[in-house]
Amino acid sequence: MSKNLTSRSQDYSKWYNELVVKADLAENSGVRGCMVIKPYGYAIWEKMQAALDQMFKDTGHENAYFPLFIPKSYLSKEASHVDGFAKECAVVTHYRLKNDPDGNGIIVDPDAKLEEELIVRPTSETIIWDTYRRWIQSYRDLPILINQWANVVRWEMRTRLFLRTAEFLWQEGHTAHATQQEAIEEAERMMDVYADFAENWMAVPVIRGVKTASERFAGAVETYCIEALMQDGKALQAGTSHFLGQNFAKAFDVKYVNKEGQQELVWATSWGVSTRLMGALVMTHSDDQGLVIPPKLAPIQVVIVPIYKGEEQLDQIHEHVKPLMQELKAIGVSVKFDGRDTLKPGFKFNEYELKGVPVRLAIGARDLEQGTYEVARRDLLTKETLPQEGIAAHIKALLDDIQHTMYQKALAYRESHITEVNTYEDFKDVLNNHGGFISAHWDGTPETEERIKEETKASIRCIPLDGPIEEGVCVLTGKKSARRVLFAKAY
RNA sequence: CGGGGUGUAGCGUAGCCCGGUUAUCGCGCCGCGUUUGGGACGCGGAGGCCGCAGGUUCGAAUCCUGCCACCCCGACCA
Repeated sequence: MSKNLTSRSQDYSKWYNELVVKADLAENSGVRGCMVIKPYGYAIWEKMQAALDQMFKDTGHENAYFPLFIPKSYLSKEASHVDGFAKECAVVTHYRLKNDPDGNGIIVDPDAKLEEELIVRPTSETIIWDTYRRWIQSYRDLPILINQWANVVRWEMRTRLFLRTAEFLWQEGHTAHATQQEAIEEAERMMDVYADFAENWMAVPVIRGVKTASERFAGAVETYCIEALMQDGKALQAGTSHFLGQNFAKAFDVKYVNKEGQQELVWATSWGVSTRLMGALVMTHSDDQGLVIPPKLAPIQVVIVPIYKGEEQLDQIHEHVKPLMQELKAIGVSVKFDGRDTLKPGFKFNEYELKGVPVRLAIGARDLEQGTYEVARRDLLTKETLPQEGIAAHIKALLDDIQHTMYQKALAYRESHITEVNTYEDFKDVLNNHGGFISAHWDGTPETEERIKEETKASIRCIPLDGPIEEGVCVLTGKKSARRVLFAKAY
């Protein structure tokens, strides 16, 4: 590795640390800037993957896999792409180790130096476009609509658990099109897919928009994004979709012959979301009791905690709940029976609250006698005693209600944290005392954007697509502005 | 890479300034028993190169030097 593996590691806010570590989601692995995703956390990621993968397939995409290592020369072909990633690449320079002749353990064999260094992919545009060149000859070969599930490495100076780790899991879509129009439509379509996923699966409301030139992806002509708001008032970019124009086609010489027999450059998009989404999930919904996982992504949707005296009673309860468990599974509800006999019920209640399990059923001698269950919901921390009759249908409806309620709560929070301001004084006041998004006029220049960022730490998160077009004057310079943009402090 | 801080059992810590019994306490862990409707209790037990390497000293967790690691703030960023 060209950079040594020892100089920096992640940090994360105390709040985040409490929730994630206590919640058994992940822990510092000791490998700097990387994370171990524990089974419960990974189960959530798998549910996210499954849902996204289906959405990609529904929009005509298929999966493929490209190499982890990228020859250094590939990365230098697209100038702005290089600028964007050169400073954060891990580089493989050798291919062999050997015993130290001085007896000090093992060393890199100096004779095993690679002719050309290999870059551990920070993203795969270059190696994929090098491949597409060979795959594309005719307009009949287009479009190519491919997605890859992979890990990537970005040697950030500073990492943050889930939000910015050195290695992270993600998906990256890379598409090639015959026309500009088609590529732009694709980029916008995928932004909409991400927004749909965030809102309907994660229960995280997002704002769709485009990035300013300075916040744009390295090598993109236009970057579309979805921006979410965390409970601490900071914004989080939750997903991006890029219209790449013909930049990569030019750099990698990817041309096709059109119906008229002429050579043309192809048009490109790329789009991705990562394990950062898990950070968004945690930071949007969690409370002081721990995680709150939306039912659609919860690995365990319902947990049954038996309350009993003696093994006999435990068996009795276990037998009693089996038909209900069957019934729940049959209607697509995942359910777990926690029969561990070394832990008290109170301990289990707290444990599942920490893990964010949406619904908890408690059943003891009292319930057996009365034919009831105690049903508790995680999002509101309420509980009620209900008859066993029709309980499965009730739970199904309850899960839907929890999903909906979580979204509405997050939406209400976000709506109360978008503030329109018209003066720079108000801008700074709202930013520091209220947080969230600030909707303000901007004169459209990178200089103004940069100065505001330097002075306030707030950046332009996006130029929202849904907002009204309204003329005004820039909060900083007083120059003319065509529309409001959204500023915020961001992760 | 700059500025600040911290390294003592699996985790969290006391002791360090002012060197001196067997290194403190809590959680967790193991055994036995009693418990079980919101994080149980009693008794017994295991677990430590006090970050690493030198130095000072009769004696170092404690003082000195160097190194390493980690954390916070900044530059970079999904």
